Amino acid sequence: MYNLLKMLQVSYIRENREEVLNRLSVRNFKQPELVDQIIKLDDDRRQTQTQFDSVSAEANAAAKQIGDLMRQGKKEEAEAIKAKTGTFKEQIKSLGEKLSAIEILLQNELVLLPNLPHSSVPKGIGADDNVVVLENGQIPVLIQNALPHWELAAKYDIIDFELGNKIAGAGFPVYKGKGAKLQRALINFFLDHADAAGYREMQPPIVVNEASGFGTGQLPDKEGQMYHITVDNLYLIPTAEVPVTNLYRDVIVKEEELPIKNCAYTPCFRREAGSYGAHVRGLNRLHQFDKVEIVQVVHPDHSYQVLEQMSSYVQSLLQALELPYRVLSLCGGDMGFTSAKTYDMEVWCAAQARWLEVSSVSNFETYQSNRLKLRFKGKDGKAQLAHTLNGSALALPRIVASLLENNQTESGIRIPAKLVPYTGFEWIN
RNA sequence: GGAGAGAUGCCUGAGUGGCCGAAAGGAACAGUUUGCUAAACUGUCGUACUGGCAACGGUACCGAGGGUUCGAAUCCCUCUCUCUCCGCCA
Repeated sequence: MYNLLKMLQVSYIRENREEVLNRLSVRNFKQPELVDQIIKLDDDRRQTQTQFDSVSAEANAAAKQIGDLMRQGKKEEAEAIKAKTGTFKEQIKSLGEKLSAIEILLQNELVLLPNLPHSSVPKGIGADDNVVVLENGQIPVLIQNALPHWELAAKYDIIDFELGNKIAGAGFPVYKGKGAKLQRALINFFLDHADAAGYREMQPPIVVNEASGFGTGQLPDKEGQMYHITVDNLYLIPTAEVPVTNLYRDVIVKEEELPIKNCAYTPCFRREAGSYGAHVRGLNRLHQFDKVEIVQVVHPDHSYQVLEQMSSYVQSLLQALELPYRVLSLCGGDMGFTSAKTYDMEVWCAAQARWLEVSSVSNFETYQSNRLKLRFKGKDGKAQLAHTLNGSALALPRIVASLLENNQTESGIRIPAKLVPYTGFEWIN
């Protein structure tokens, strides 16, 4: 009953009503009336809590008195007080029930509030309103009769979508030969770079329990997006963000331990219910894919600086792979529910002639840490919520798609120089 | 899968109905003192909600939820999780 899981902190909403409304409008949030409903419910909650507390205090005092009298052998006096305690019990029960009911209502409304966008986030409703922050790299000129990656994959027999269909289903490709080696090479390439950038490698479980799904915000909002193992009530992770961030659930770290920088390679599983068609062909969207994720837990004063660092870091990977990319600052309406600010990195897929998202780097400020109860304690001894950030660094399939398409030549597909030490071959042919 | 044990504060760990928000030890922090990589002593040392300008109070929390009782960490029920042994197995 007291384990209220808040999304935004109610106290913050109370004290900054106008600002909350303004910032939600940047997201084009459709239910601003929720804010006032929440404040109203919180008023009720406080009032009820106060009543509950004072009746409990009386009851506690009476119980204590009875105990004292009994010990002194004054049985009659004790019985007299005892007779009066019945009403406390009833009141405590009904006030307690009322309090729980209000808290559930409050909770239900609170989970509907998304994070507040940072002041630098552009206003907007969808992908068209995202702002291109920068573009980098050469758009390649392709050979005649250039092929999209799914045809290249078949031509060189390195990724087999049909076989995956047979043994699992659509969206579960089988990587073969140099295709499989390329996967392994990219994973190691990304992990080594993350390590060099100070991220500590973790190897977490790829299934998580309900509490973890809730901690990072996948539950209850995105329940249908995750594969659910119902017999054991576990979820296949949609990203390493879930297990790695949940490492710090219910944790109070010391201020000097910040920043915490972790990275992890995991397969990721997404049901992607309802998506089909040309845009999700080949590697463009899969049910299972590989990704290296970077996660940071930082002091609130530094989180935006860290966001920029993480963005630069991800870009450095794309540069090393010689891939043309652009960075988008997502508009309010296109940002994830839990994010305060997000950069998307997109690579150019030359044969498809389109940009594909390969990374999303976000600052969640206290939104996740509030759910996780992830706090840090400074010299003053006060615990306060830390900021969390994460980003893909990187997701493999679209990197592979882009590498195949952009680097195709008459004589095969060229592997970028910095990746060759990892693949052990320079060409796929 | 079968059998058993357990879940207490940062950690170890005591506590079987009131004097327990909780002993003790350790860790950590602050101070004193001696002092060359350290020790000794003293103090502080859970979280959340809530009242108050504050000082300082109130309430809740001993895995979760319910019950018994004037009163529950302690008794009862349900659930979850962990550990040990056996079985199976990478």
